[in-house]
Amino acid sequence: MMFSTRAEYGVRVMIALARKRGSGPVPLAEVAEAENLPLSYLEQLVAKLRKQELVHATRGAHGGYELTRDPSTITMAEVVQALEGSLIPMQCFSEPGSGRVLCNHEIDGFENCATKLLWTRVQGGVARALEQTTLAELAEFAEHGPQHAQPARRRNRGGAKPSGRTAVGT
Amino acid sequence: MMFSTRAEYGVRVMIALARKRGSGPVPLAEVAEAENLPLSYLEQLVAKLRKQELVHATRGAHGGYELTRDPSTITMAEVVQALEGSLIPMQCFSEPGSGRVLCNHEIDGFENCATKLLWTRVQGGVARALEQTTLAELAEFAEHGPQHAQPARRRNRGGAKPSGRTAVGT
DNA sequence: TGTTATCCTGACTGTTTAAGTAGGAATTGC
DNA sequence: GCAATTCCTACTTAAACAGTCAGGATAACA
Repeated sequence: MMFSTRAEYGVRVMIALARKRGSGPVPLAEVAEAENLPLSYLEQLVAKLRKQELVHATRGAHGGYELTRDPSTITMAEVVQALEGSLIPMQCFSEPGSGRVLCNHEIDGFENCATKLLWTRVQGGVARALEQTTLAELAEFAEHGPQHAQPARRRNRGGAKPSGRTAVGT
Repeated sequence: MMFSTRAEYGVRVMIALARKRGSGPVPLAEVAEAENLPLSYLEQLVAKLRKQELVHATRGAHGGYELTRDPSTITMAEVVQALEGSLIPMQCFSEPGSGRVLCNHEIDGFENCATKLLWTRVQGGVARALEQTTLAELAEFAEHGPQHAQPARRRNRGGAKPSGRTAVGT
């Protein structure tokens, strides 16, 4: 598996906040009950979102969380990165000095690290998918289904995919 | 992190076998020493590759492993899937009956599961990157560097990326 | 036939991460 | 003051990861 439940749960919280936007702070307990997720765990996740200034907290009674920005300006890349940490497909991307071998090709410099080419492409694919998906789009999808949701911006001109349906197959 | 060392090490073994193609079976100990990886661990990984019929084993003295097919016909999607298992970005993609919550939206059917839309796109991005990268390409890259390596097939016509360099940035 | 090189398998282990739980302190509205 | 809420830290349990180890099966070769 590639992402943990942190990403799953955290994204759900963000979607819930996006859908309740404009009605003041939303208590986390409300989201937890609606989504059937453990409150204490969500608290830890929301802390990460707050540190990245994706949500704003109001303490005390009638407090709760609100989005800091418009959902259409929040990409899933920001959200998932806040929740999961850096979005690297392999450890050697971030920790060149770690004890494990992984990227010994870089040390001796004798040959080109072919696996790094591979992981770079994978990372690019993930990053593209996350950046092109906005919170607004997911919130819209959750409310009205596939018919209204549209990706942020598609770069593929040309006649690809004439179907108006957004793909959600297995 | 998204992939374990299984994928890293296993891909390296495959690249090593691709580069030694045509010279008979390559003993795993040779690969282990060249790449500075633990032999016993590699043995477990190669077993996965063998079960997917990506490599063929010859037992006994002068035995070893060989690729079963031409490297240009082997995509990284096959290799990584053999090593890591299914390439799903989130557990609920495969285990709907697991105890964890994850995809409760599917159960009640009341609203559309927006996160599934997100993970489907992510999975698509990963799958595309892995499918478009062949073993031959990585082996070529490892030997001669970026100048000769070319992706299997690029679908983007138009003037994107005029640089002849294959991107391997951090 | 015995030895050696290699594949093959399963069990075992130490470390890290995931997925929460638990308890309480701080803040605010009434 | 009291209830509702965020906030913070430590703790726990289970699983996965990254190996290690011991031994068995098979084949080449002298």
